[in-house]
Amino acid sequence: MGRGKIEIKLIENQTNRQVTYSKRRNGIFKKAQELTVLCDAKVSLIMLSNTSKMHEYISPTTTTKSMYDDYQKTMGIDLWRTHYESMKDTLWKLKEINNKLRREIRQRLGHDLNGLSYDDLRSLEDKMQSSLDAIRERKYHVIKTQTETTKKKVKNLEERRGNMLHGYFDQEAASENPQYCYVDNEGDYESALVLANGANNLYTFQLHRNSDQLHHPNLHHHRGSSLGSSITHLHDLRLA
Amino acid sequence: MGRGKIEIKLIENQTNRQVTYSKRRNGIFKKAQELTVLCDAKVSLIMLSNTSKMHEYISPTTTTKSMYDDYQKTMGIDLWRTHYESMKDTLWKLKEINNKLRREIRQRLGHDLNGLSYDDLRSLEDKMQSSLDAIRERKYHVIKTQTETTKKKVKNLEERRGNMLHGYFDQEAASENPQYCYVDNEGDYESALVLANGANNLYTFQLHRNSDQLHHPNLHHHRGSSLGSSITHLHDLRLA
DNA sequence: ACCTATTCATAACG
DNA sequence: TCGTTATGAATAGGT
Repeated sequence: MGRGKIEIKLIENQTNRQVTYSKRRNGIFKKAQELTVLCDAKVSLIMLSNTSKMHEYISPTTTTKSMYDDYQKTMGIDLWRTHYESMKDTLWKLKEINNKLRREIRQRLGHDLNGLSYDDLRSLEDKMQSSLDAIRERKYHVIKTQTETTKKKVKNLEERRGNMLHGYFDQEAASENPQYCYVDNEGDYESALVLANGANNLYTFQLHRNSDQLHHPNLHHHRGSSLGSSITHLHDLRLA
Repeated sequence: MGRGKIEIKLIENQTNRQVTYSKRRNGIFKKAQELTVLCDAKVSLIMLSNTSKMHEYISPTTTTKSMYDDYQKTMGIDLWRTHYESMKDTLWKLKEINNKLRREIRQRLGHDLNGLSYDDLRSLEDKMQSSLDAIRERKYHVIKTQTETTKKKVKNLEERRGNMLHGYFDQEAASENPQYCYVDNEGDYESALVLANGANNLYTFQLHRNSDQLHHPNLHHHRGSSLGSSITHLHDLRLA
């Protein structure tokens, strides 16, 4: 209906789509209203445009909340409650895990050891020892890296200073303080020491992820799939 | 549209009304579906006939619950939602805490140390060392206690054995093997050994769990009151 | 359910 | 966004 037939598929042109949306929206609202009056029906109609503007029609004899309450009653199991329950469940589990983690940490801190057997303690001790080793190794790695960086920086500075002095002497012609040209890398002693000290380094890391969702059984909707012919596969749902 | 124009008012004839209801209902469903496709919109449509039959259409890209949630968000009201939101909030915070605890544990395990500075590592090392000391102390305490308990048990047994032997000798009158009376705490050798050995025992335990999951401005509300002419008096409602 | 005359919704254009 | 209009879609009433 219109100056030409159109295919029922997404209208690519943004403006056109917008226009069509608002026209057809009003069309549907009008029809909803007519149905309400003609047939003494109750209609709740909520529409959300692709620009996230929301519009609703609700029959004057009812309210949106009431309609959705009825809807839930009809559905028997209600979506909200289900969702709510599963949420509560998740929350409880999370709290449990949380407590376990806390306990573990406390034990690793050396507290709350009273409940542990000798074997538990031995095992904990070993784990702690190896963790401590890992931390020490990492520490040495860090300081080694830092040291090398510093060394390079110093070397670089020395070079530049050398060049500057060189240029200076060239310019000034004088024969002065030759030791400056040879000053050193005395600044490196410290680094060298540390370097000699810490040697081995290995370390590990690890990732984790997960996700859930939920599902509902006894619900019959019209999924917008029956395009060409009919949308007549409706499920009649009676109020309890 | 039809063989004759009809007034938009309640259809008195029951049958006729029923027929019109089902025809128009399907018409609206079809239009809702078309709108969904043409304009990439989301529609939630619930209809309740005067005979209490319920029908719904929901766009395939969403769910009734989600639409109603959005609706409520837009409306800004709803107690249920408040509860729900605060719950979601708590859940999220718990997850956060959980992750922090996990990270801490991992670091204490000697993993994921890459982000830590030298000072961090030093402090971590110290903490670990003192924790380790605490664990070792506790371990020694436990083994000492155990050893003493064992010792007492053994002593007790020896005593009873001694008594028995004594009784036996008394009864049998003979003068035999006095060394049996002094046999003593040989049963403690084992414990002492373990104590001396003290450091090689290994097993691990560990916990793991995880789980993850989940605005707009204006609502345009049609009340079915503007009968005769147009349904264009929309109310724009903005969120505070 | 089906049919079809008729009214209505709306696509394209201004 | 609004109005116009040719055209196809929806449907009232009858079978």
